[in-house]
Amino acid sequence: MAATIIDVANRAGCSKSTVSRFLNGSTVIAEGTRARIAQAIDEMGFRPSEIGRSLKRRLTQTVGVLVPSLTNPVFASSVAGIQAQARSAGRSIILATSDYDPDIEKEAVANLLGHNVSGLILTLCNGVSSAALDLIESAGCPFVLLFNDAVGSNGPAISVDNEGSARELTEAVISAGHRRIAFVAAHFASSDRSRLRYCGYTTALEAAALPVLPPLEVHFEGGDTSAVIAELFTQPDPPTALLCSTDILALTAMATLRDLGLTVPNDVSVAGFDGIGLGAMLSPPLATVAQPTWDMGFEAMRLLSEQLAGRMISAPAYLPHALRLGGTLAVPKRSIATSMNNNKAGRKSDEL
Amino acid sequence: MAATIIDVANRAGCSKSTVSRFLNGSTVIAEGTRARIAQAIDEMGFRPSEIGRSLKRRLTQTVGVLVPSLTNPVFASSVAGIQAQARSAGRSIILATSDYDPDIEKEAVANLLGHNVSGLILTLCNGVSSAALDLIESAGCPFVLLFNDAVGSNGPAISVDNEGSARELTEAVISAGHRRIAFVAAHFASSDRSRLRYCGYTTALEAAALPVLPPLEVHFEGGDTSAVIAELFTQPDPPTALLCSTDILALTAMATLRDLGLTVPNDVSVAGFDGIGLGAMLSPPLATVAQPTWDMGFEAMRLLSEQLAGRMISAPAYLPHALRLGGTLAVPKRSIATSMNNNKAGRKSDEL
DNA sequence: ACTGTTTATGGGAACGTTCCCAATAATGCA
DNA sequence: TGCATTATTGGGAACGTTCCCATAAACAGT
Repeated sequence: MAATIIDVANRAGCSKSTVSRFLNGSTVIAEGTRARIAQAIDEMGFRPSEIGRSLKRRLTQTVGVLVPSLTNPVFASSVAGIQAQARSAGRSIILATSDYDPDIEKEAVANLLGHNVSGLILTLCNGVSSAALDLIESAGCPFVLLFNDAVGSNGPAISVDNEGSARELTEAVISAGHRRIAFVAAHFASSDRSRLRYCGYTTALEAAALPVLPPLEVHFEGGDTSAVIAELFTQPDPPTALLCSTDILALTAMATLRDLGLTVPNDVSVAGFDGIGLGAMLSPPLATVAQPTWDMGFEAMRLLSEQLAGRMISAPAYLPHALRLGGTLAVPKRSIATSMNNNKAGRKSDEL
Repeated sequence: MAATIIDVANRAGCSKSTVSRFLNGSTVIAEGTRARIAQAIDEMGFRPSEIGRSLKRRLTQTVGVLVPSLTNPVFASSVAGIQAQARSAGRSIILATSDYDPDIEKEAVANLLGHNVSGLILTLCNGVSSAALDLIESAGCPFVLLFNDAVGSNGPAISVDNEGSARELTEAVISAGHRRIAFVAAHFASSDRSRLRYCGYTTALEAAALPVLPPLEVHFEGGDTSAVIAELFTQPDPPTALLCSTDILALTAMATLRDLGLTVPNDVSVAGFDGIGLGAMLSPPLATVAQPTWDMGFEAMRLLSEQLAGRMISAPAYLPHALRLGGTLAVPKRSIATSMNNNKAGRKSDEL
């Protein structure tokens, strides 16, 4: 049975109020009393109950964190960033995962709210409209969206410019000489990032007057990716470049292509999104749009702290992304053969 | 301001006791009352405070989880498993990370205990003796160790047989024909797994009367790995095989070897530990000892639930590991040239 | 010595819930 | 009808803390 503040008070020969003051350093305490309390705490291994404390104070030192999955290193890394900042702010985090499922997401949020978290950091399936978000807003709980590119909303959010960066990446692929570019995407319903990235892709292609292919939507961690890709590349006139809405998807795609006897980037170029650490270790390294995932988590937590301190922030903030070209993204063979004026752009991309 | 149970009682025209009974389903409630309460709860969006509840009950529905890092997919995956089982048991998890630092570890555990967690799941730097463990035991808080191969202790633990599997892996490397085998390890002080795996390595080598090289200890997520490996392979008579105490380390090693102009597995074989998902996607796939990380987390949480339900479990449990050979592990060139009787073993390994 | 002010401490209500104990109303049975 | 039993419900203490208010002691200034 853990010691309570009253046990400490009895042992130190003072009242619980004085011990409480000692713990919170609110007022001056006589040197003798102070020493006795310190000794009593030490001897009994007393540690104030966070429960009793937060019941009275009506606010906890915990924040709720909801991400779709921890198996995706993007989210794992962002949670690590959140955790780091939370610790330095003396807060703890309650972790929940949604498995990319809006229903689980809602239930998880309800659960977090029941824990009286002082705030929430969330990566939602859809950052613009979701039952979970309604719940949070009706509870009046401060929150920060993470990765959700909530352009329309007025809530605080930390993200990268998903649409813009996808456009840039697609432009790079185009200027490398590719003309038939496919897009594999996680189901739009479970990831607004996926949808926005596809939008960037279409924008770039339309601007270049190139054919826009419909998105190949796959389940995030399901096994349907390989089948979809295999079908795509056994059709006549397959694409020369494959964009994937996440790095994980890109790696799966590359494994499938290998099984089909195609080499990357010789036969087909591949690029992903996220910039997970292992992508850079591959040979050739995975072309991607790198986002500062750890920093994003860290910054989200900092933003939430600001909010909790009363400083209201309401504009979504974009952190800088970085294109990592080269590696799995190269000049297409057919393009070189058929079109002279792509050479320059192609070589340039090759060097990046 | 969130509604309390009293607000609900007032609105439903009954006492808080009745509402409490409604919430916990402890006794029968008159149909009319039941309906009014349900309606009031619904209208006010009431959600019972986990804080008030756990203060009174003197037990929380939260468990503390401590892992060294989330950036390592091994731990991220195990936390995902913990999370899955926790949700189905109606529990929440408070997450903390130690960064492989025993001091942070202790502080984090103290913090978790302050949250009155009903139990703890921990991956400690050292599962046999640690200040954090002392803290937990003196608090009498139920716990399950995860990944810590706490053979000596009598507490419940979920692990794989680190030493045995390392021995098996080393034996496989030996029978592939390797004679000079080096071992890169995460610092023993921050990972008992690392030490045990090295022990398995030495056992296998000694049994085969081969030279045991001292461990090359590196910082886990530090940048010193490349330098250490580069030095090793620029010395005369470098090893033909490199065992790494984790897959992450192995991937870093392979990138370094590539930079040195060495190819894997042609010039040097590499094997890791853990069996992270991305290792299998590489070409060639990373040879490794795969552990069921997700299942281990799931099982650890299940074990903790058992314990909380009063069924005492005290023996550490090993989950099965699996050797994934082939890929980055092949027959050494020199060995084939110099020794006939290795051919058979070598070819066998090549096929795996 | 008397008042006013500071310094150090104690007492008790409150936070939102559970749960024991009582109290009332309703029912069953002789 | 009377009494025992059951079905519902209400009241209040308790969980461990904080924090407002009160109190006592010490001290300074006249």
